[in-house]
Amino acid sequence: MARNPEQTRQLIIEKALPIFNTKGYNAASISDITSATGITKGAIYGNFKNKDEVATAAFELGVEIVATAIAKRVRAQQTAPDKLRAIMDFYEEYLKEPPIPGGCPVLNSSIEADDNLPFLRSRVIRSIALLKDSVMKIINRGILEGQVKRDVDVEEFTNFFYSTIEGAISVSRIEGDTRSYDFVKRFVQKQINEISI
Amino acid sequence: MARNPEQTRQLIIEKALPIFNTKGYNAASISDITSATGITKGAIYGNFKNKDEVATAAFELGVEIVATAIAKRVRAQQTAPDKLRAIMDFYEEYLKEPPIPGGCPVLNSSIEADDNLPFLRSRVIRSIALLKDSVMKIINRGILEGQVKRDVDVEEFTNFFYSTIEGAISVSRIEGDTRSYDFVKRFVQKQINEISI
DNA sequence: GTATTTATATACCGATTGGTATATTTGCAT
DNA sequence: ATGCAAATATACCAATCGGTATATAAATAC
Repeated sequence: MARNPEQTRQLIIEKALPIFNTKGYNAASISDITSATGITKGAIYGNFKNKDEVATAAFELGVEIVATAIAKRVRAQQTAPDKLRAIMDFYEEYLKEPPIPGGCPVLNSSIEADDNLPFLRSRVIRSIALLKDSVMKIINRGILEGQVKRDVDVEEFTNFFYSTIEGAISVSRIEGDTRSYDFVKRFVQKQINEISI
Repeated sequence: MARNPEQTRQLIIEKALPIFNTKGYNAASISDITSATGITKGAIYGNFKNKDEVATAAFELGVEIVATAIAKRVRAQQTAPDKLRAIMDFYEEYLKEPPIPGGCPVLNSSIEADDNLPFLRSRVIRSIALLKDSVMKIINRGILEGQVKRDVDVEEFTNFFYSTIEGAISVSRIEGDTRSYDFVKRFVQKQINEISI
């Protein structure tokens, strides 16, 4: 087998991510990962202290994938309203063609970690703060650049924006249908128009 | 021990509900339930075919608790806008003093069931449909009674309303702080005002 | 080329899992 | 009171869990 530890570590994380994201931390087993990677338990525990560390690394990769994909879309747009719309579009495509099987890793981990997985909880909190912060920066800059109304409550709108999207994703995913997301998207679009100049 | 099978069955369900709701289906074990109830494995498997059936019954109880508590609040209000506000208030108190430990059973089960627990998935879908339907009925009646604007897209608003609340709950719960929910609540209140006459 | 270190594979551990087979107890009908 | 059926308790099962100790194989240093 490959003798590059950095490479095996990466392989483990990449294969573990969809497993944790679909099955959840508890249901995902180390042997699931050995099966998916073709790598043995010895190699996993040679590169990670325990299951928690594998899950942590996988979660961080998941967040990175989501965050960079969003950042790319956002950068491609010029104005704040368009940037917000791009985020909505991103999650719509996320539903239709998931880059990571199993839904949004932030939301999934959020539900599973809140009461049970303290080692994950803090990271989930940080990731949410990061995502919210990027939304707030978009709106604030939009205000400065005269694309967004000055009297908008930025934190309020951001929390609405983020919570609504996450909620809509969870509903659409369980329903197995993007219909609910589409409704919500239309509503959010209107709200974006409402705060735009 | 008690010889009333209906009573033991009820005891099992009641004690199983908070366990499943906090730990999740996979992490919750039968022995967790025997510990919580003081009832043995034999009694559990005498009253339920398997773990799935216990989880199903617990979920249905959870939905019933939430749905009847909401219905009570809604009935206490006269107009559609007030009924919607009552639902928002209900979930706020739900966060502060959870009637069921572990968060909203519908949301929790939604995340865990979507990819892994087909026996639960259909029930989650039905429960969401039920909750959405009650919101739609409120709005539609509000239109008929002249409390809500006629041009409101009822299905769109309902999906927004439900998704936003569920999203806000998950965010506030992981953050361990009602701050985010409060922001979202304020926003939703404004939207309720917006569609009110 | 050989010794040494590092990385991976294998074999094993106790604990726990969901579930079952059997023993025991309880309540009820007679 | 007693026999019977129903309900609960106990004892056990194979499978799997996360994790570790050890064996093997590969790369590096000399």
